[in-house]
Amino acid sequence: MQAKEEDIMDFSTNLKEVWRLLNGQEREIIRKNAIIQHYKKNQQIYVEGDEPTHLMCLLKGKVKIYKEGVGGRSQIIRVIRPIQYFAYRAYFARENYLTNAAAFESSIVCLIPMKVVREIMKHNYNICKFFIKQLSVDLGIADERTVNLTQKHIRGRLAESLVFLIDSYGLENDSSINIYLAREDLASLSNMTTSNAIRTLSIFVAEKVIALDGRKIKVLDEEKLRKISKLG
Amino acid sequence: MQAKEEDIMDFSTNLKEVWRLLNGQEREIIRKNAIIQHYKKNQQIYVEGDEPTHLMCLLKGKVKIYKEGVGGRSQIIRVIRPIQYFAYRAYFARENYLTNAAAFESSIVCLIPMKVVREIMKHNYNICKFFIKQLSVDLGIADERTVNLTQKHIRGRLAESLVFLIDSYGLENDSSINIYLAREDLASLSNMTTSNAIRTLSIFVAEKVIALDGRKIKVLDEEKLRKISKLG
DNA sequence: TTACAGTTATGTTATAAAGCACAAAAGTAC
DNA sequence: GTACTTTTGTGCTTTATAACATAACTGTAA
Repeated sequence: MQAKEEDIMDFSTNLKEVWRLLNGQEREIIRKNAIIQHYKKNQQIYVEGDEPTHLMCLLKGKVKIYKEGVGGRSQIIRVIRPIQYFAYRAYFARENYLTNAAAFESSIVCLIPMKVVREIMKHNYNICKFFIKQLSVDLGIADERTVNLTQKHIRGRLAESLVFLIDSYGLENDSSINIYLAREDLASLSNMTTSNAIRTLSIFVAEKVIALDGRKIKVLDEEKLRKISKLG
Repeated sequence: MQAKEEDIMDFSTNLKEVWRLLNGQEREIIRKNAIIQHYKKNQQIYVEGDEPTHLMCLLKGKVKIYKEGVGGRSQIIRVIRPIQYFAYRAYFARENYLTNAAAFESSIVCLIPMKVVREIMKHNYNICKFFIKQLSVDLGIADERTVNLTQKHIRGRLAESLVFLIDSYGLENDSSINIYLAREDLASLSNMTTSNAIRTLSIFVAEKVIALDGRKIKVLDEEKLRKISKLG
């Protein structure tokens, strides 16, 4: 379906960062070509091997980018929050997708044809700069992550994932993390088995770093959590 | 020192990929501002925390990009071969360097002030496209690497590193890998201890996958090596 | 309600890889 | 040449974490 007017309005007001880099004509082109898609909880958005055709912007919800490793064990590479752009790396690298994307929860995504984006980039240096900055930041995070996931022990890796979730999705008023993940997802974010994620969470509870209520994780001692993440 | 004429000539003939994207005026600006630096074996090129000021292009030699992890254990993130550009990520991300760079062997690097590069990028879409492509490819490699280093076992990781070195630096006529690394570097490329790198190399010798002569690694069965890398 | 699938929790065992010790070999300085 | 440092190689021990087994809990559908 073509984008509804209110969705686009929402899009254009929230997406100031990119939107203000565009002139009237460019905005009009995007308005005409943008598509809004709804995804249900756990629904796939794209799959490894797919050909990338659209730039995606998460308007609402939460999305995971992940890879299937050897032996079916999956690894969450990064998470997307509103309003973030994603799904452009493969197109720019002239590759098919190397990752999968799926919705953690019911989500709304705005799709813009990559061809349209490319045409605008040709004449708009600021949009190029935007993607260069994003890619550069993401590459830095990926390098950091490689070292952390390989060199830190379980405690450090889980603590880091929790800090990462706090930084990505924030804390509610009661200081619980604003996302409800299955233990399995927490494990594949931290590069460990589900059992060990559960076990280590219990240890953190015993140490009064966090408190658990089902999938709700309440952060009791953020400083200590960050310390474990850094040193452990 | 300013770039010597023959270095620049060498630079301009070899670097066709980027050079042909520039017009006469742009080339002149780069010629005026480029600097040639020589680095000895094991010499640092930049250090984590440094402010990035120059785009670097490796003209001759071999360079490693690495990170110091927890407990001083270092991790090689990627390797650079002539003619490849590097050291631009941090500048584009508006960060200081998150990694270190050092010469594996005696190397020559061309440095171009980032401010100059940025000015050219403003009016030259093709140069933007070049960096976007590079960053996108590197980000894909980094994601792939994260999963491989965390999920594969020692044999698979070492085999992968050897394949990676073959693909990066090629094989000589006698099918030995065209780079001489200390076992320690091989280990930090494969995310394992030096002992385990040595041990696993011995096993590969026993299995007639490779033959060793000091630091020279002769590939006897490349197909099997790639198989171990993929499955192990 | 009951039945059932999926998730969470926890204890036990197995194993891959790190850590350590030490010897041999190679490279480097004097 | 000899002395000394660094790198390589190998065996043994320890440890972190995966794998496995099983139970409790949770949500959902009939």
